[in-house]
Amino acid sequence: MNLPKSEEQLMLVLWKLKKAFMKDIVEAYPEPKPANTTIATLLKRLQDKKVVGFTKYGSVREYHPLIAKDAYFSSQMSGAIKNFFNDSVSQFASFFTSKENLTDEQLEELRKIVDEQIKARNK
Amino acid sequence: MNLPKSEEQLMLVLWKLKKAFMKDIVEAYPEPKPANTTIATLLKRLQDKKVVGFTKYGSVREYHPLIAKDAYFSSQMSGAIKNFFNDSVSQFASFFTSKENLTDEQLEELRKIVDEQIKARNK
DNA sequence: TCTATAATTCTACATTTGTAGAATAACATT
DNA sequence: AATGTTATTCTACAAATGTAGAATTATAGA
Repeated sequence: MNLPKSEEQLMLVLWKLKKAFMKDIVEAYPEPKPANTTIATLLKRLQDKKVVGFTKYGSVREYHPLIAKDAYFSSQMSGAIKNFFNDSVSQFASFFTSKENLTDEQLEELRKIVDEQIKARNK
Repeated sequence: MNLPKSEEQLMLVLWKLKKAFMKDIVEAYPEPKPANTTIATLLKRLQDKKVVGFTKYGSVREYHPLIAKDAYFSSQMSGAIKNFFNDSVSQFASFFTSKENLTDEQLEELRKIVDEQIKARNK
């Protein structure tokens, strides 16, 4: 599942809201907000793609994501790692730690995170 | 700089070859290879976008990337991190270690990499 | 009940992307 | 010089994407 930028943008809003009525989405949209109908079109396309669903309250629809942000992002990452680092996670990690301009603190934090993960697994 | 899939594919080939004549690119393309002219079109578009350049040897062109794979990928990552993890690298790292399905070995390796990075900095 | 407001669907259209045939150019070899 | 081969450009076109007006429907309040 690879969404175009504009739809991804809408999903970011919806993931943040978790569920929302049209007006909530419009409201939460970052500036510059596109025309109302533009958002509606995207919403429609996302429904067609089964990425967004809704619950009807009377005749009002409350929209919600049908795919989790984590899952979506994870699959994006996997794709990227496969292509750019010929499927080597460690090659990616290496790139990430050395090229992503991490501060010393972030690097320490990363170590902490990794350590915790390792600890959690060995338990 | 955000390239469409098909152009990204060509770039992956070119990054791997570092520099190449048309025939090298065609040859290196993963199956199923698109028509020759399709590759030529993409190459053209990439030249228009200043992403690919060439050196003329007589009337033969040897193509080469004008942007580094690292730089390209790095900017992709930054974008993703900004959008999906509201700019928090550690939030990203945390997600990565816990959700990316790393094996124990990969996790250990990651720790090693991070450690080395830290050591390298303190030097 | 009428009407302003909000939501939804339809229609539209320019741009970008994916894909490739036709035409042309340049070269390497008879 | 004639010809097969390779590269390049042009042209084309369908599908996807970005954007939004017009029309329609539902709803809540006057």
